[in-house]
Formats: sequence, C-alpha cells, structure tokens
Amino acid sequence: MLNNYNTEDKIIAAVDCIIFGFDQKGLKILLIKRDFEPEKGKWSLIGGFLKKSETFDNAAIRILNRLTGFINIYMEQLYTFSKVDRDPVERTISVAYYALINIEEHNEELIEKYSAKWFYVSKIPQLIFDHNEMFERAIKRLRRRASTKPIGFGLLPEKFTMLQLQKLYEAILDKKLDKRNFINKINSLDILIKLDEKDMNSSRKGSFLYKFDQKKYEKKLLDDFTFKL
Amino acid sequence: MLNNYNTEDKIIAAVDCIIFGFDQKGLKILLIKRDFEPEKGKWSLIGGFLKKSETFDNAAIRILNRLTGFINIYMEQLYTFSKVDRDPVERTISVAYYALINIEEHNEELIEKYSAKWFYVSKIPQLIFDHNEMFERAIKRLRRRASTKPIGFGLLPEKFTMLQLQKLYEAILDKKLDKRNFINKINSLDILIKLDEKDMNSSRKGSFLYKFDQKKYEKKLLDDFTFKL
DNA sequence: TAATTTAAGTGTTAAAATCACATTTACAAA
DNA sequence: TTTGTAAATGTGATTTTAACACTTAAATTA
Repeated sequence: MLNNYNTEDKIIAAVDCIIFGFDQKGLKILLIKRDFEPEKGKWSLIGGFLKKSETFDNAAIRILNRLTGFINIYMEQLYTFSKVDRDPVERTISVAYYALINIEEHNEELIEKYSAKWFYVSKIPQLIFDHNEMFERAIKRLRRRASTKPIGFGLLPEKFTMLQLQKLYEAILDKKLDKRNFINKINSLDILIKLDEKDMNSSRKGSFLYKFDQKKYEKKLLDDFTFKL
Repeated sequence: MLNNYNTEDKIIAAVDCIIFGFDQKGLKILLIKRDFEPEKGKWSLIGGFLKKSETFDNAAIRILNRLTGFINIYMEQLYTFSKVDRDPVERTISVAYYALINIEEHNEELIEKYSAKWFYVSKIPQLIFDHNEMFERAIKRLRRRASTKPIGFGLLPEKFTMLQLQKLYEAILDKKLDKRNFINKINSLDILIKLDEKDMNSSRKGSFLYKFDQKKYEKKLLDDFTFKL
C-alpha cells in the first residue's frame, strides 16, 4: 500500500536571487521596484515562484534569465527562508540563490523593463519581507567562497588587468590589499594567462590584460590544488 | 488590491536530519528503518513534513526531539533538495539539516522504538531517495565548519580528555594529527578549562579532563578572534 | 617496597607562508 | 626630449606550520 501524504500541508515555494555585479567603485546588487501588491513600489530582490515541474535550480536560472538575459553564470543556492509570516499574503517559503554577473554585459533593455537598478552593497535600501536578511547572508557567503574558490572572475570581463582583479577582491573582502603581495600571490597560483594586449585606458604605459585559465585550474584541482586567497 | 498568488503551484515540504555522533572508533550518523511505503524497510535519514504553522528550523527541532529526546543541540540548515522525482509518491522538496549530538546521552528507548541504528560514516548503506547525497553534503559541511568554528565539542561529553578531542578532530577531518602540535594549537586558542579531575580509565597515570569554555570563547569572538584548526 | 608497565605530557628546530615596504620602467603627451 | 603617470618588480623580517622522541606519573606486580 502506498502512503500518499494526503494529510500533509502544502505550501507555495518561491525563489529569490541576489545578483552581484562589480564596477570600478565596488560591489553591487541588482534590485527591482516591485510592481504588484503587497509592498508595491518598494525595492526587492528578483524572485518568482517554483513550478511543480522544476527544481529550485531550474527556477532560479529561469528567473535570472528572464531579467538579465544571461544563461551561463555562476549561481549557488544560499539558504531557505521560512518564517511563518515572512510574506503577509500567504504562507510561502523562499529559497535564496546568489549569482555573479559581469555587469558590462547585462541587458540594458531588460533592466529597464523591470525597473531594476544596481545598488552598491554599502548602500542597500530597506527591502521587502526578509530580503535584507537574504542579502546579508549572501554577502557573507560570497566573502567566504571567494577566498577559497576562484568564483570572483565571474564578476569581471573576460580580459582584465591585475589592478581590476585586486580591486574586485578588495571589494569582496572589504579590505585593502597590498599590490605586490597580491600579484605575487596570484602569480604563484598560476591560473591566469597573461595576454600580449594592454589596456591603455588607465595609464600611458598601459597595463597587461589577463584571462582566467579555466582548463589549467581544473587540471590543478585534480592534483589536490586549493585556491586560497 | 492584494495579489493572492492563487495561481501558484503548492507543494509538500519535508525536513530531513543528518544526526552526527562520535565514539572511540569514529564518526557516526543515526539512521532509521523506514516503516511505511514507499521504500518500507530501507534505511533512511530521520525526517518529517513541514506544517504550515512552523518554520523549517522548528520542524527540524521537533523531528529531532521526537527521535532522540534532545532539546538543545547544535543544528544547522544544510541545503534544500528539489529534484522533481526525488520522492516517487508525490512532488516534495526537502530541507536538510545536520545536528551534532553527544552519543552517550541519547535516549535508548526512543532509538529502539524507531528501529534506529548508528552507522559509521565510512559504512553508510544505500539510503532511500536522495538521502545519500544529503549525507555527502552534510559531512563536507561538517568538515569545513569544524575547522573554523568550535562546533565539534557538541559531539563530546561535557568533560573530555585531550586525546578524545584529538580523536574527534581526526574523525571529522579524516586525517591523523600530531599529538604535540594538536595540544599546542588547542592550548594557544585558550578556550578550554583544565579541570583538576583525571580520567583514570585510559591509563595508570590518568589524563586530565577539560571543558569547553563557552563564555571565554564568546568574549574572544568580540575581540575579533577566529577559531582555526 | 622496588621494579615494571602504560599512556600522558612536554619543546625545539627547520621549512614555509605571510607581511611590510620603495624604486624603476614604459609609454603618451606636451 | 622632457615630463608626468600609473605599472611593474623583489627582498628581508616575522609568523606560522610541521616534524620529531624522551620523560613522567601512577597503578600493577614481583
């Protein structure tokens, strides 16, 4: 005899995404002005509801894609939030994800269509529901993760300078780093490709561009290598 | 006008607990023989369903308490599993938690009542649904967490010897540690209280017992102290 | 009560990683 | 060709980690 769980409560499950981006001035997240009640007009994370036929990962990708147009970005499940009254309309649980995107490549039109806006992480407004809590957890996780896995590269353009990379890590880790020590450390990891090209925007001398060497990194992983910054 | 989410899918939400314990021979988890279909008779994590009126944390505590009688133990949300067909009966998502308990104090009767059994982590049988995957994720998390937070103490009796503590960390981290280096390291953290008592079971000389000094640890935390093992 | 047995307790040294720090170089613009 | 600007580069001091073996305390037994 199959038990059919008939007596169990059913609830609505949502997904919310903390989308990180990075520009010269620092780390940001993408927020939207909520266009429906409750809390219409307030700032909110990007979210949506789970369909019966998909996983939370699927839902997160679907939702992120709808807003940004991106299809292949770093995304990780963060935590599941379930305070009973977190959504005033109805009992809803929400699985939060965080994503890292290259801010230069996002789709302007979509951003506009959804009245989305980038906010520096030091200036996040009050958000609906428990979204501030979600953000706090996300940035904590990002800080830990970025110092043990090379996920940060997802926030940069494909080609970047050492200084950009350093500024990125300074933004993520929220502390100043020493230039020489940083470069020495990165070089010792030996997971970047130094290109012949230079970025001539920042100085007369120009600074060399680098790429992250995904293949080399994966090969090293097999050899018990750990990224540690 | 309040949107009421009427058109959204509703699903059943479950909680599953990976319960860690520790004895002289190593790290273990508590499993039960499932007494209802589907998969009746197979080994499974301890689980239950989320009620509309509780959070996942509440549900996890309730479920754990029903089985072990414990009320105040280290427990942490791990990950949310949502493969569409993970439960063959019905679409169900499950939030996994892991808990650390002092194996000596658990309630024998309850264990028997639920046909529960301890399994060494190196000898976990095939479990129902995606429970093996849950276990793998739990032990990975435990390993990381135990080396940055002093959670391991939850697995030991209140008073313990240095050797017990070392064996515990060897079991968690799954590697041999050097006795002198381990003691030096622990002592340098300065978060244990050395008692006047000795444990005379293990040797003629007897070995001193220690307690974890929660208050001192918390005070140090304020001072930007990090546990690192 | 002296000798034996057993695990507990204890420090030092070498190697590696981290940290602090200042000058030279390449290039464009004037 | 001189000047201005940011990029590029290396060394020594300090701290942390890792390897390693003998002495001590106490119960047991001869």
